[in-house]
Amino acid sequence: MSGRGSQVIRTRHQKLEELRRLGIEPFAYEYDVTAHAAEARAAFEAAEAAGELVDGKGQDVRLGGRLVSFRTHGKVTFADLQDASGRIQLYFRRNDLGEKAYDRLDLLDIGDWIGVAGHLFRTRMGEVTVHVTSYELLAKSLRPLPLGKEEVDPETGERIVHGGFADIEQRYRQRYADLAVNPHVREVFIKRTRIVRAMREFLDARGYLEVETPILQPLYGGASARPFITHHNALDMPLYLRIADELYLKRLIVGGLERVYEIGKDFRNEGIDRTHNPEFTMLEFYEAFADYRRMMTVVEDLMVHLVRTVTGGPLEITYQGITLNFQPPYPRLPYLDALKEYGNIDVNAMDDAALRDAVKSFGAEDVESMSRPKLMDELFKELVEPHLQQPVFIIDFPLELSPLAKPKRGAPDLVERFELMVAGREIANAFSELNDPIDQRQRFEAQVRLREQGDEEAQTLDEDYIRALEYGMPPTGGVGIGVDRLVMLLTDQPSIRDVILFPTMRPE
RNA sequence: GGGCCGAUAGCUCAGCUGGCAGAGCAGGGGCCUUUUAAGCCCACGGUCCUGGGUUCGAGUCCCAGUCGGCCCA
Repeated sequence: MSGRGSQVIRTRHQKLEELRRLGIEPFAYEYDVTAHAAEARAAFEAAEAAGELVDGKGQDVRLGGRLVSFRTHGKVTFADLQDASGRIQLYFRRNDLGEKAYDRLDLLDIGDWIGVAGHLFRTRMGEVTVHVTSYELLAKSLRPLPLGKEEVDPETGERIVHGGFADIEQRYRQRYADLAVNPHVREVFIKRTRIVRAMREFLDARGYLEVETPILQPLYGGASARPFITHHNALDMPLYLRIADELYLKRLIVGGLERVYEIGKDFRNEGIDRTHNPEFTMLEFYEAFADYRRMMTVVEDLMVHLVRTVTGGPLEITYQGITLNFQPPYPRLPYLDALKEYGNIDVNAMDDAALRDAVKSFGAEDVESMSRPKLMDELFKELVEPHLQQPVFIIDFPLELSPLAKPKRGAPDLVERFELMVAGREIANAFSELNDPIDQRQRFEAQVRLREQGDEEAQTLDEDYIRALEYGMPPTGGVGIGVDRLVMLLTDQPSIRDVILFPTMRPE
């Protein structure tokens, strides 16, 4: 709270002054920690099981962490300390600490960082606890954390949190507090890091080179989206934040790097909802001499590796109550067949007007100006995607929707492209990359015409990229994977904001 | 962009047809040397999201706005 400040905050400031008056520095410089809470507990239990304890007294430890609860009983006090590994109970006794140090516990608050030294023991109630013989304040907390009280259900053994930090808006705005008080939130982000690390392991092991390409680009491309625009002062020119890495990574294939990948932020200037954040993380990888069919098997192998990373072995996960099985091979379902099967849309039997009527029937906007492929895309999103729960490759998309993909062998209106769909969402998007510079120029020109007709998401003509293709790009398979959405899937989170540490928000 | 819902103590929430703004937890003062949502007693704590309006009287009703959530586009 601003202004006069709350009673709680005022009290903490008073304690801070009192500490300074006593010559105690409330913001320490270091503490020599010998273990984490979880290690200390495990070590005690091992010693106990081996019968090594004398008078029930365990190892000496020095722990650092945050005070998360406090129970005073006159001349004895219990507290809980939380560090990165979890929580452990602390036991302070006046006789052991001395009167002065014991009384100064009054100057501590929940949320303070402290260091404690003492030995481990097990209480009458059976809890492994640190019998504290000395403690130090490491950092005073001047603002109360929204910590709830925890209870363990005696029947199920589950932790029940009373009160706590539930306001969704404040949890996103103050992620530091969310992380500090909600262990399951910490778990999600730890898993996210493991998943991204597993992606690197997988690609590194297959000889892919991790690279970094420009985020600030003079032209943006590689996807259909509106960009963020910024300005370079010294060059006095506009620059765009990238919407995709694609065109730069393929330039590296031209350069002979053969297998490259990048994991990085892309930026798209569009709405925010459960599956869209303006900045998001994308994995793209490209492999020379491969076509989209080969890339499907790479994606299957990658998914197996990632699912196993999360589950520890099994290939089934639950997403929002639905069990998903990632055992390959995943079905290959042609785009037009999917439209027919799930949407009852037989594209070959319907003229543009019939398609347009079908799109209108579910109330889309700007239907009159849509091209035939755009209409098909609308129908696909509306009628087909919700049915695609179990992993499936949708293959062979209409050419106009895919200006960077190679025409399908034997079907020139289609391209060799697949999307891996899971839980009704696109997880991966991939092509046999278009490496014919003459065809690529024509595709760009078609995009420019669409742009001139008002399609703000149509791509721009990138002359330098054409020049690169003119030098010669080998046949190449490329894949893009939205990392945030994949992490949502693998951590069973309903919103992209639950897997981004600091999601984009309007200012308070 | 549209619809619905929400915003009240530091936190989690209640507050009916308009009538003195509440509870639990946290925080403060007591008692308590193995407790664990510790317990018992006492006192304290409010820009009811913001701005208008209706009314004798608004947390409550009306209008506009801010921020957020869900659904739709």
